[in-house]
Amino acid sequence: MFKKILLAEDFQDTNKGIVDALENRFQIENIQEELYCDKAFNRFKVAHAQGEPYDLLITDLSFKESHVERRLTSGKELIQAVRSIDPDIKIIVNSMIDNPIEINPLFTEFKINGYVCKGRNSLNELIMAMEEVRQNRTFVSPQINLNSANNVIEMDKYDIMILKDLADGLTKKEISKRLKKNKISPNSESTIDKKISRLFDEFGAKNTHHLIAKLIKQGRI
Amino acid sequence: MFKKILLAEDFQDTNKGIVDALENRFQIENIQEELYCDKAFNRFKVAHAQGEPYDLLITDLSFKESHVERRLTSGKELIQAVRSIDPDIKIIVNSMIDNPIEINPLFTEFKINGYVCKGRNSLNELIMAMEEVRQNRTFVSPQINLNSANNVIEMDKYDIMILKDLADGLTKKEISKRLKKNKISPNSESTIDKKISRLFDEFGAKNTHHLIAKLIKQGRI
DNA sequence: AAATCCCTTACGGAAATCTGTAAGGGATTC
DNA sequence: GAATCCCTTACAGATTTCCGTAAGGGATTT
Repeated sequence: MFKKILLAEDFQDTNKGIVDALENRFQIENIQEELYCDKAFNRFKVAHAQGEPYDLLITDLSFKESHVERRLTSGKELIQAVRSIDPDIKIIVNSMIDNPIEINPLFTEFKINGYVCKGRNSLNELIMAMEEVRQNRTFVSPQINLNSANNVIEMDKYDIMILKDLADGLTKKEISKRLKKNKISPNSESTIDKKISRLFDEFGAKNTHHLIAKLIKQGRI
Repeated sequence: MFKKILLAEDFQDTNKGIVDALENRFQIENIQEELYCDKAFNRFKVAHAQGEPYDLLITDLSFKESHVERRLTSGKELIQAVRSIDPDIKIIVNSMIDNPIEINPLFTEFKINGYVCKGRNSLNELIMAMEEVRQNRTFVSPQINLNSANNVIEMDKYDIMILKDLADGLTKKEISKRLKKNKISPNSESTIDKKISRLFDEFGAKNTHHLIAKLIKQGRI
């Protein structure tokens, strides 16, 4: 089993629960817990530089803000930073997010090895994940259906930019002006109109209020 | 210290962290953990009926859905059910919510005794909360400023109902019709117009898109 | 080269939003 | 009782949204 584990999780109770479980279950020699991404990354760097690298990172995705100034503010950033230094370290994400759209890129872009969704069985799942990952397999909590991410309507950055502007209270005329000023094309009011209308159909929205409300609730804009 | 504690928390890792901490810190004789509100409530009822009631309930607010059919689906409902049977049991809420607007009513309406906000120090805070509550005082995590809830713009149920309708894509005309059908007054298109316009000013919103976006992001609708 | 497809843009009309004015009614104040 | 305040409602005009039609241009297909 893994010998040297780094745990990044900002909730004290969750953190303790995981540490206790792993120590009881696996008799891990060396498990280091951190409440901040930055501190976790520092530990990782030092260990790597000293030739005694961690062989597993377990990390949450969202970390609370705090009075401490932070450079890395999310698990995603931590993973990216860690991966840029060590392409081989195994990474398991332990988070409450259950949206395949957000989880999928973690595997494809950041090459994580396992995803455990916090819930009523997540400690057991974390242990399963560790066993799978140890044998160079991936693990995803069974309640997550990554395939459903394929059914999802695609929106490109342009669409999202316009929707954010709308949510910020700009009219289509104002958005058109802004795009022209910033030399972003296409930028006619008519095209913006069409883009939004297409999204109405795709998301089953009755009007702009409805569309914006849906997308914000889904965490897409 | 408390002798008989009931813990309702659906995340396995958090649950375990709390149980371990309390057992180490206080040598509680009897701490019962549950992952579901319904199961927690059943335990509570049985204990109460047998004349051996719990003297502290620690509960989360949000519980994940599951395949198991659930009657109580949130910590709020659990608290309400418990309070209706036992007005004396001490209740400490342990949740990640940090919005005073949502926390305040728990004290005023449901007479909870303590509120711990999940975070980097929340196990320690939970222990402090237990000591305070034990002495019939209340406890709130220091980072929560309940006073700031007073500065907040008030919206009554009527306002929120209309805003939710708008977010669901209804036009003002449709909302007016619906109110008339349900014999809710006032219900003229004009009054609805005025209500929304007032909220534009209060929330600094440029138009309805903007207002809805702001309020959903704030978790108010 | 012609046909086709897709994207951008313009335009127009119906509906909805936004804003201001004004009238009526109930409650409170003087 | 008169004056005042606040809430509800009606109405009207300017702006914006929504949706359909249509023209032009670039890329691909036939």
